[in-house]
Order: sequence, then C-alpha cells, then structure tokens
Amino acid sequence: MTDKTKEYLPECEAHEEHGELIAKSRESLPETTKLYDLSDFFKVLGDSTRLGILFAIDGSPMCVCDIALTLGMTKSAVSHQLKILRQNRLVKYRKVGKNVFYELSDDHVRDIIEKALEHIEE
Amino acid sequence: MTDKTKEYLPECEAHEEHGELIAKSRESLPETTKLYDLSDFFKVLGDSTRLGILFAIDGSPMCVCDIALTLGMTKSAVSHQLKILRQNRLVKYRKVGKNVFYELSDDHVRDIIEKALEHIEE
DNA sequence: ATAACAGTTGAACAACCGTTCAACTATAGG
DNA sequence: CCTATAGTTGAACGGTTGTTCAACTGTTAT
Repeated sequence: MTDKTKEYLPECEAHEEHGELIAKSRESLPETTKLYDLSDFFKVLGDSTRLGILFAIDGSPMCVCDIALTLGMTKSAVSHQLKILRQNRLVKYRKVGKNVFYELSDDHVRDIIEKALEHIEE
Repeated sequence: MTDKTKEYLPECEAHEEHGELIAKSRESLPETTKLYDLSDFFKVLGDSTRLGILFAIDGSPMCVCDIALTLGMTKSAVSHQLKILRQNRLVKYRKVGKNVFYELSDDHVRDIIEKALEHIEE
C-alpha cells in the first residue's frame, strides 16, 4: 500500500476530505534538500551583524578593518562572519597588499533584502 | 566601469575614529532597530520546518493537525512554530469548531521566498 | 631581520533555538 | 455529566551559533 492518501489519513475526524488535501499538500512541497538549502540561505541573512556587513559593503568594497570600524566590532568577529558570507557566496573578495576588499557577489541578494525591507516597513 | 577600490584608501592605518569613508558607510547603514527587524524577519524564514509550513498552507488553508501530518511532525512542534509565524504576521488563522485553519497572511512573503528560490537554483 | 599591521582561525563559553513531553484549555458529541 | 479530539503552552534537554581571546599567517616598511 503506497497510497499516500491513506497512509496519512488525518486524525481530524471532522473533515474526511483532509486525506486528499494532505496528499496534495505533500506533493506541492519542495524536496527536502531544497527546503534545507532555502532555510540555510535565510539563516545567513538572519543575523544583524551579517546584514550590517552587507549594507556596509553595498556601494563600494571595503576592507575588513574598515568594516569592523563601521560596525563597531572586532576584526575577528567580522572575519568570522565574512567567512560564512563567503561560504554561501554572498560576497566575493580581492586581496590588495595587506588588505582584503569584500563586495557583494551579485545583485540577487540586494533585491531580496530590498523586498524584505519593503515588507518590514508596512 | 570604474574601480571603486581606488576611490578611497583604507583607513585602517591612519585611522582616526571618524574616518571619512567610515562615516559615509555608517550613514548609509539602516537604523539599528530596522536592521534588527530585518534580521528577525529572515530568522523566521531560516528554519526548514517553518518554511515547510508556509509551503504547506500555500494554496489552501490547513488546520494544525493536517499540517503536522503533511510534514510528519507532532502537533505540538507545529503549534510552537505557528506561534512564531503568527507573532511575525506571516500567517493568519481562523477558528472553525475544534479546528484552527492557518493561511499565508499576504503575498509579500511568497514573493520573497520565490526570489530566494531563484537565487538558490543557480 | 625586525617590527607593525591586516586578516584568519580554533577553542571556549554563553546565549539562543527547536523538539519533546506532559499538562492544560476548549469545543463537540454521547 | 463524561469522554475524545484539536490545539496551546511551559519546562527541559540537546544541539547550534556568535563573540571573545589568543595564537597564527602574510604583507609592508624600516
């Protein structure tokens, strides 16, 4: 028996058509891996320090030290967060002498943050 | 395309506490409260369970029990996450008898998740 | 070579977070 | 009344996470 409609018969007895609803709802769900990738992406943006970094380097690239001064944080703390942003490809960097300049990797992130800001400001 | 890196020198070495670049970068930052609101919003989306709930109720409203069955979770766990979604106004609900039906509160969230999905799928 | 500075890294610690469990409210039906 | 089901809630537990601290690499200049 692989009929998911029966396999996940609702315990809610008030509405017997829920079995079908659940099967339909399950089909419309993204695959588990995609759901995790998506939540991981939002997790990266779900930290005010990392958002601050993204806003700081939006416009012109900045080195770690200046980012730290801008946000009032230690270089170490900033570097740790930059690593996460790097690993998730939200920023790219370029070495110039002793400095490492970070900038946004593309415009997608800017758009998403912009849309989220609109949502917040209602 | 101008190389913005050359438009300023890193203030690390000289660094008066109020370097020009840093002052400018600070001005372009959103206010602290807004930065926290924004990160809080992304934090809510940064969990695969909550994303799963949002996908599940996208299309047609569902009661807690059916959401739990759809995602293979306990009602308690779902209810806890629904509370967070409720508090952040991502879902609205309606009581019908013993059941509570949840649905997306508006289309903004759908758009943001859609854009994020596009970004992921590159 | 030595010193100074930019940046990275790992460990440690505290704070935070999601699920589980048990107890609770509330509504429907006998 | 009593019972069963839908849903909520608080405490607790374990895992995660962000910052701090100290040590480290690498580059520049004296």
